[in-house]
Amino acid sequence: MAQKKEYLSKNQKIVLDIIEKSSQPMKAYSILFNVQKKGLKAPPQVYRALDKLVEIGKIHKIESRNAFIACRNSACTITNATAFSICESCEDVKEISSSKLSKYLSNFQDKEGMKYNKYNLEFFGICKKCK
Amino acid sequence: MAQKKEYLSKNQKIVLDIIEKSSQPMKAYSILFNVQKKGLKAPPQVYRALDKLVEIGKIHKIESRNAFIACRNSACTITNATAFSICESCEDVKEISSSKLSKYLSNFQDKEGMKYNKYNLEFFGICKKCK
DNA sequence: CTGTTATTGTTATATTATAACAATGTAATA
DNA sequence: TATTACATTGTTATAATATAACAATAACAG
Ligand SMILES: [Zn+2]
Ligand SMILES: [Zn+2]
Ligand SMILES: [Zn+2]
Ligand SMILES: [Zn+2]
Repeated sequence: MAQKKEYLSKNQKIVLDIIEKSSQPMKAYSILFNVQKKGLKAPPQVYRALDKLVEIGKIHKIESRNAFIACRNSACTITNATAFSICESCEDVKEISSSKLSKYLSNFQDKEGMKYNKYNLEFFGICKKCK
Repeated sequence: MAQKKEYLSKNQKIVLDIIEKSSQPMKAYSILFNVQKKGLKAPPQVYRALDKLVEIGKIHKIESRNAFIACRNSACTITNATAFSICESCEDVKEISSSKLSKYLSNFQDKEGMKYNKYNLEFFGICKKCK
């Protein structure tokens, strides 16, 4: 389920390429700046590509930071179950791939027995380097 | 730890009051519109109040929606451990108060044994009414 | 080729959030 | 009281994030 689509469009490839080259989340307008030499001139071109890439699970949005990071979680077959650790000091972000965690959360039911088809979890703390 | 402060300032009270009267998350500019009759005219006045109210745990930000909801989780002594269920159809949002869930997540350690002092979890699905 | 759909290019604008600085209020204390 | 320190407020302007709308082009199945 990680990949719902085999081929990416030109703009989607360009945007994904930039994001994959970065080890850290990138902001939309920083992506825009970086792809201008490739001919993408306006925000909608970037945002459309971002939307699609998020949809097919190639990238994830870090909601608390309004930034986008490439998915490197090869075990991340469930694109709609994401977890990240975020350092509040250096802003380093890592995708967490714990099958135990994802099982626990995917099976979570609220008081009324409702189950969810999607979740996003963001952990915050101070990373090793910053300690 | 839910309340770090006994008294709220005038603007903080006004903003909190509006949010508490709403059963659902409110957007900052909708709050602004609603408090203009009370004399708060400009965005910074609202955003400052929001920042403080989030900090002391009176409200939470729903990151995926850029909206703010009052904390009604009386058991929510840990303001920095938040979980919500969000209906993707009607946008209904509920704060989840499950001590089991919060214990599990507060104790979660990543591969390198790192623990976190804060998390935010957002579940997505279709609520009962919308089914 | 023809109709259909996805993608792209483009301009303008909407929405969310903060910088910067002056003015005022509040409270402890010299 | 006068003095200081600090939090809060008011205000203007602007930054940062994201989408609407529509025309043009490309991709592709029938
Ligand atoms: Zn992933
Ligand atoms: Zn760090
Ligand atoms: Zn709460
Ligand atoms: Zn619903």
